[in-house]
Amino acid sequence: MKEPQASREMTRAEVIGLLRRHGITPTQQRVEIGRVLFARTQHVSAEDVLARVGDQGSPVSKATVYNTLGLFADKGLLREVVVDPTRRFYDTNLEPHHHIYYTDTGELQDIVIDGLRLGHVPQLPEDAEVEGVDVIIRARRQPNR
Amino acid sequence: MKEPQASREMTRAEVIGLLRRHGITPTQQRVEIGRVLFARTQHVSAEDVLARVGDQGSPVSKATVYNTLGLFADKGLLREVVVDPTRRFYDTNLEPHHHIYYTDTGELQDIVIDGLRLGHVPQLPEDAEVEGVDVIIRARRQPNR
DNA sequence: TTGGGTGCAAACTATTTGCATTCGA
DNA sequence: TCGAATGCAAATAGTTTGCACCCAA
Repeated sequence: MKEPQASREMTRAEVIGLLRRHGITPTQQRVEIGRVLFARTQHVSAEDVLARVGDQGSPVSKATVYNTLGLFADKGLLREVVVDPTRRFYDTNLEPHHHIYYTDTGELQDIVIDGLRLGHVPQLPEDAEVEGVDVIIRARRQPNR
Repeated sequence: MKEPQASREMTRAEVIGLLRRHGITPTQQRVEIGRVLFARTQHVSAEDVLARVGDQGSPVSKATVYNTLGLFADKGLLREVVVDPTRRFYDTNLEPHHHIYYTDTGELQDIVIDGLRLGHVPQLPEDAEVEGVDVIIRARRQPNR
């Protein structure tokens, strides 16, 4: 289930294969969005994607960008990161990892925390199923405010 | 700096004292909102607060609820919890703790994780200042979907 | 009294939805 | 061909803002 996190732009054919393997019909717009997304490991908002697909290649509507990001996240091609109540971020890095969020700059960084250990979690009901654990370190670059 | 987390409704006078100690001018509406909030440990959205101050006591406008929640959070009377991209939650529990978020029910629960240890975090720049660490366990009550 | 606080409505932002059109298989 | 996907605009939800009035100190 591990997908290549290419550091170069993927070809259209590669994106199409990637989408197919995840049960997603590869349409023009989705492939276009996929090329922008999977060119490298990154964190994007819908706004980012919208701006970049407008630049290079054919334009994609706002609604389609939103729908596509949601679809990709559902199908496991993206991980949604909830750090900012005002907008959604999506992470193309699917490896287990956590995040540093710089509250002053809005910058989001991946980190791997070696020593993270979740000890006993007694309050979890037996029938509950854990979907994931998010760890977010909130920091600021400038001291004070 | 530790404040009493009363399990009973605070009197108006107690709320006024609490606000004053945090440098907040105690106005009628703020005291009203404070009584709703600090009656017990809880997680609330602006909508929750709006509904409850409408029920008991004098009505408070939507704008004032939003402004007041933001102010209380700034002044350290509430902790903002970012778990849901669609709305902000505020936690009256100021003790260090983490959260379980049930994605299917929208329920938010406090937990204390004994064994949580953040190991080496090499990627943090030296000049960066950590504001806090959020740990959110995403779970669902119903198996599967 | 007087500057901060409030109420109301309007503005705003991010996201979602409805529906006619277009496109992939 | 035919149902799924798209584009557009309008709708929605949560939150913020502008401004005249009001009240806590």
